Amino acid sequence: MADTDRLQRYLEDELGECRNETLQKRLAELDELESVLDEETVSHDVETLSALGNETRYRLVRLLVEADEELCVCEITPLVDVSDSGVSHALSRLVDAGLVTKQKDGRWRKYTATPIAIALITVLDGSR
Amino acid sequence: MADTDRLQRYLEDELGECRNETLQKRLAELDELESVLDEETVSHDVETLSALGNETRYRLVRLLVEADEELCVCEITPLVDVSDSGVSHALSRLVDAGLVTKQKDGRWRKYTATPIAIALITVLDGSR
DNA sequence: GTATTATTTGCGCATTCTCTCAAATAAGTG
DNA sequence: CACTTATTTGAGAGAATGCGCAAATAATAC
Repeated sequence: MADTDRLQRYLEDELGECRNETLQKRLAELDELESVLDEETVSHDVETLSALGNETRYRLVRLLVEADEELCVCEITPLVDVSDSGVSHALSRLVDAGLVTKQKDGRWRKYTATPIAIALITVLDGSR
Repeated sequence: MADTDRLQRYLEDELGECRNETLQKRLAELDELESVLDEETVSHDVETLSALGNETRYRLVRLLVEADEELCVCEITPLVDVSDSGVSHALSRLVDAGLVTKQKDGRWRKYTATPIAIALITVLDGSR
């Protein structure tokens, strides 16, 4: 209820009057905002964003987006400053997040950026 | 050079032949990919993405995007499951990342989602 | 079969992150 | 002025993350 008290004071301040009706209405509006967010969506999006929100993984995705074609692990590794193992860990996480896909070709493994990855990078580029 | 060896073997495998010219050309192409990425861009984007890539901060941004108007801290706090202090830390990080802006209004503080935040959330929504 | 090579996996450690508490700041009220 | 309230800040505990090493797996070659 402490939160409600503060909110009520805020509404009194903002709206100039203090009717309980107003408070209830605003509380309902705010609850409505909250209810749109289901747990599934949140965890999926956070997974996607946090996967991209790391320098190594971001660089890998950018390389794949710019390449505009699949790249072999052996082509990617020389371009970033982490070990083979580090690159593998990173790519694996990106696959889980749906930001890249993996193809097998004999003993080689190739990775490609997904549409979501492309869209996110595009938005970021567009905001500059 | 070990990386180059592996890459050379890959190109031999893929292209069926092993001319040094091909290797040099591919190395140049890959370097070109890498060179597009300047340090400034990388750190800026990673900052943005990692700020959003946390459940608390993601929820705050989503609330502001959905609200489609500024919200007072006192309206936001009841909607997420962290302390006032936690919300403040989170909002502050989001401001630094350029995902929300802050306005003062007497003793109240109000936050608004920025166009970048809206664009990123929109892309994520669109990918479902 | 063994040997070599490409990539992945498990583990551990060092670093970074997130959140809470308590104190500080800032604004408004009396 | 002191007092209350809204929000922020700093510090620290605990959790989560990133990455390298070494071993494992998988594919090819001999």
